[in-house]
Amino acid sequence: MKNNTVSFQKFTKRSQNQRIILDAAEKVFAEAGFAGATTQLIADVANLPKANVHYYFKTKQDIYRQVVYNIFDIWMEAASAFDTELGPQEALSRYIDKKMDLARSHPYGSKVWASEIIQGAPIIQDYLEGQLKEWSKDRSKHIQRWIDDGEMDAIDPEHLLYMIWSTTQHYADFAHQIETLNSGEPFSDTQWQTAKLSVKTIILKGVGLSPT
Amino acid sequence: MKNNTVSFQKFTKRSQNQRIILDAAEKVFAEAGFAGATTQLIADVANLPKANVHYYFKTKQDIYRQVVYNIFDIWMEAASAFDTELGPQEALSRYIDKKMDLARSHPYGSKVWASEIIQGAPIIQDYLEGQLKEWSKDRSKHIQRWIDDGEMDAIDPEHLLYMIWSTTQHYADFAHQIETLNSGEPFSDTQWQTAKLSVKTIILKGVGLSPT
DNA sequence: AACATTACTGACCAAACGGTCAAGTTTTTT
DNA sequence: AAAAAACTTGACCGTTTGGTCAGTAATGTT
Repeated sequence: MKNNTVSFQKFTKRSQNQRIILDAAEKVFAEAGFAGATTQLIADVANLPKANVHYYFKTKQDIYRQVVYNIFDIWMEAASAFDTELGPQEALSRYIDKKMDLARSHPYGSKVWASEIIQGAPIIQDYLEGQLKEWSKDRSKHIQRWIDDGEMDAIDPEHLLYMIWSTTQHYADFAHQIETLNSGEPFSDTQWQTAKLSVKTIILKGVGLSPT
Repeated sequence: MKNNTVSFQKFTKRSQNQRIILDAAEKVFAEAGFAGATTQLIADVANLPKANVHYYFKTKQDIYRQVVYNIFDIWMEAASAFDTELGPQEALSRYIDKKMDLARSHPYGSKVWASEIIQGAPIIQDYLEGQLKEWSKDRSKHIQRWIDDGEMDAIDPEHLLYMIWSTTQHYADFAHQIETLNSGEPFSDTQWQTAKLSVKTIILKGVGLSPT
């Protein structure tokens, strides 16, 4: 039962196969939606028989839940880049950077999240009401303090957050549309840099801060 | 065959029922995605027997296609609010206003569109490559001219457009998330006004224009 | 009134779906 | 080396799905 070759449990057969399945599922859920994602297709992408997928995950919903939880956790970790002690300019700048990086590195997760919210968050409503609400209320308070201290323009903090979320995630969720308008080509490194800079410039200047 | 009571063909039984079905379908597609939307559910929402739905639309895909086309047409009509002859400040301001209004009045359509793009635009790829590309290239050129004339900051025009699209549509697509953060309540009239103003203020000031 | 067209619908069907299971293989523990 | 635990999988099943169709009702035309 125990693994003799390595000392950590991270690389058990179980966790390895679960990761393979979750990675495959993330892609399939993103490209087909929850209902359109068949367990057979997830199995095919994972290169496993369907019955094997069900050996590790009882139901399709269980897989889905795990996929959504994962992307949310990644986002919440990135949210710590919004370090309010750095002051508005650095805090916002770093947060936007981080979110843009995630839009590029985790496009599937972002899409699954978007679809989940669009459909009314049937699975992760508790996360929205808990962690997300707490985090955003806290950051809003800090932004309001900056405003009160005259460090930035008087902008409704929540709308500023929405703008950062929508703009950055747009580059993941609407990547196909952007690609089509970009002659069918995905963004190059320099195009991603331009995107990051454009977003940061407009938002920072837009709230009365000087872009880096 | 011909209708004797009214002179226009707009209000034939056929077109009336098609509209009822399309309205129901828009809602169902938005809330369940293409695969999750069953023809039975569309029929239930439309208050018609399923077979009757199939009398007016041959396949589910036909209904879906029509729904997506409709929202795209509405958006393209709104895009004419981006009247480049008005100058950057008025043109952008009016366009953002219009898009925010549509986010409020057509939330289902926006969601269907978002899901379609997320899943790679299998149905409306031709629209993206045709009308949308043409429109955005044209407006980008005008924005670039404003920049060259020193009327606004040097911002990559396409990223400015993406920012407007993402921010405004976010209020439709992520309405559930926003509602959850707003104590479970949908936006009031004044909250919508604040949203509009915040978006316009940040974007206009962000590109070096003076908000209205 | 006779006819033609359009509108409507319950009953039905083949295909695809999520999920199960028994029978096997491999790996770990003793 | 034997027993136990974990892993693998083809075959199977009840349910749901998009779509059809034959028969009927309503409406418009002559």
